Amino acid sequence: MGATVGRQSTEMLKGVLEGIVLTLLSTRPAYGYEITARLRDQGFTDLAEGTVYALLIRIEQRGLVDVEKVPSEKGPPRKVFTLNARGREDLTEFWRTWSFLTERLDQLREDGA
Amino acid sequence: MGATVGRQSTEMLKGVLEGIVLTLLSTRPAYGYEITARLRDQGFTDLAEGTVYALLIRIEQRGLVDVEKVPSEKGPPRKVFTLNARGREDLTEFWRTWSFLTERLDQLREDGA
DNA sequence: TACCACTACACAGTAACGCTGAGTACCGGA
DNA sequence: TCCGGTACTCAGCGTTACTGTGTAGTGGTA
Repeated sequence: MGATVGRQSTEMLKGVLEGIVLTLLSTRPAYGYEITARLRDQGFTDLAEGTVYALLIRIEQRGLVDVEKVPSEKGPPRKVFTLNARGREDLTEFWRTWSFLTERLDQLREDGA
Repeated sequence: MGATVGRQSTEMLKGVLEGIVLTLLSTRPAYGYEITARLRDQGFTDLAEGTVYALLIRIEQRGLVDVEKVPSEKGPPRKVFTLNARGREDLTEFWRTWSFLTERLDQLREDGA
């Protein structure tokens, strides 16, 4: 991530990245290339393209998104992903787990160190 | 985690659990069984014993902790882990990555949804 | 004495996920 | 004609948490 890529960042992204993408999709539909670009702009500079596409395939197979092929003026057709009801449930679940973790860590940060 | 174990929680723990354990060790030395018990008390009710021991072996092999065998009155000898200088560096790095993630997610939470 | 619960750790095998690296294909401009 | 930007796919790898099992020491109890 940024200049500091490190083993840690990669491991910590696991599961979180899915929540991030679902959150992005909750604002409006998007396609892979666009999502990758947006995330890189927002600080995930070293995010691999393949990682995003693989993630999108996973959430599609789990039925969290609806997919539509849309022609592009600039290249091959785009696969536009739209968050559906199942996806919104999953997203709620994500935020619940995320809140749990932040609470635990905030507390640890106070006690320890 | 808690009643809802789920795939998500498991994936989100990756990398984070190491930071949690290092933070615990930054307050005082501890041994595996104790760490597992403390984490379970603090809400990680479904945390597997094997997970913690495997993690401890990893951070020992990376040289983040010093290890000492201490006899126990209640069972086999304990392996007491103490955070060393390298471990404290790693912990700092962890908090840096964690802060980055929380900032990104806080912002997403505002914009999206 | 035999058994059981609790303490304490180790280890092999599995699933999930992000990364690497390569490939395919379409478009426009130099 | 070739190059860069757009857009997606895929095989293979490393890391991590989980599952399940095994080993072993202690104390209590029937």
